[in-house]
Amino acid sequence: MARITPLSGFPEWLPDGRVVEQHVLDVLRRTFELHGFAGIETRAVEPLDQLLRKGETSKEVYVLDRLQAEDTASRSSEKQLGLHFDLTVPFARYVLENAGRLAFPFKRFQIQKVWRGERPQDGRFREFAQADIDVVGAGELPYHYEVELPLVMAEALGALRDVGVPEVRVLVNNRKVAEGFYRGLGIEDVEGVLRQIDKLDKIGPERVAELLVAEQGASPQQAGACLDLAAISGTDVGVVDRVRALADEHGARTELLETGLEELSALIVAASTRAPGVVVADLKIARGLDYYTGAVYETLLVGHEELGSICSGGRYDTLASDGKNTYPGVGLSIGVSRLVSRLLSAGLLSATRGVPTAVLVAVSDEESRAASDAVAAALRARGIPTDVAPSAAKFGKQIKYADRRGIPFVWFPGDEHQVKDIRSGEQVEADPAAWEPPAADLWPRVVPAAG
RNA sequence: GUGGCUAUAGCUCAGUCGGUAGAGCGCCUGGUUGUGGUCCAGGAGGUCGCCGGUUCAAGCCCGGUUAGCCACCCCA
Repeated sequence: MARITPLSGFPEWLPDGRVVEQHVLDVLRRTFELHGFAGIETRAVEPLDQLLRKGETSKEVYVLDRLQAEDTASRSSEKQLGLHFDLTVPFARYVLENAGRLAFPFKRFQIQKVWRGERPQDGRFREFAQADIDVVGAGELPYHYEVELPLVMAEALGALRDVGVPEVRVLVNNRKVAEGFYRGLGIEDVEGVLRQIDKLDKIGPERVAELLVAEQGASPQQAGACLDLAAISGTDVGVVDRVRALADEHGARTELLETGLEELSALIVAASTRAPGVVVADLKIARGLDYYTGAVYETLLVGHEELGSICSGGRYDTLASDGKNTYPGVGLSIGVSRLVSRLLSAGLLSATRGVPTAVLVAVSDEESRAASDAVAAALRARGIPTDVAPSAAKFGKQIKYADRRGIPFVWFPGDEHQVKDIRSGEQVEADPAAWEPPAADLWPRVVPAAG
């Protein structure tokens, strides 16, 4: 008998963990729909060349192969399939494929598993669920969507506060600000500088400055200016003035910088009235992905910053393009598995029980099992999730069966039916056609951790 | 892909100088002849990740391997 070992990076929850995850998914979906996003699902696979097109060298893609495939030579063909590693690439393909039947601007949400062949770690998986929202336009996309989308995400995550999910901070920046500033300084390798700046929180400003000089060929003065820019953050438009002052100091004012600052300022102003304190301008937010062209977003769980971003995204001028038409978009993606795994491992919340069952009907003896089944049917007919005891064991055993599963009520059939709340021990007479449990006990609920 | 650490009961772990395996929790039975949880008594459960080597003797030492965790990389 082979020893069963867990496969790292492919998370599976126990039933009560799944109750938590399902609640998170329900709340996200409801919020997205409240804001008019249409739900879609795309296939799990895309042609490999499509998957590798956008991502650069090291995208770890799982390829799909038939066990009975005749030869392995076909592997090099473009028909080779891979599992999608995000929901943006499949969505871009979907938009092109259905452009004639979609109405633009098109708002969609998409909640699905994605796969990445990475080394797993705490909060990092090889199979995980993402919840994406994107808005895509045909030819053009108004800037106000770059303001709206992070606020929808903030609202969605905020709607989970009452079950114990911590506050979030949506950190925002604008690619045009960084690029405009760097170019104003005379830096050519904008991508490379962004990649180093992204490491600030991990290795600190001194090491980043060294790297900028050593790897990107920046002068110490340029590196210092980049770090000064990255140090700017705040929740009001004052940050914009500080960036302008810094740019003046280094003679780095450019048109691109100015455009970016205007966009960033519009986002900060709108956010400060619609979600005060949640959205923070942070000029060190870089994002590794090279296809972002405007706003970029990262979201941290307050008190769990080391977990990394639980919701990221940005604006891309060419989400999709068929040669003739270009479709710009803006979107964000919540790492549902990362979020849920931390909620569970940190014990921030819990499910009231792992089974749906609210009532266990006891069985006196196998001859009268039909009577117990009848009680269960009567309760179910009124929408009460009910189970019948697996055997006519001693009542103590049957109560224990319920207790182990968190089932709050045990029903004792007879000439005079009785139902017992096994938490309080209270037992009362009850009518199968009329009794119902308190609303709070009808279905499993997610509740904040006690204390 | 690179590096560090780890692997013993269902779970969390202990195991001294190399001398044939332990605890707590959980589980089962009984005390309680049809009402759980507490308490008491008893019980089941192990190819010490796997392969090889050293040795009279290996959970312990050595080599390899697999898996897990962490860091880098990258990212949700």
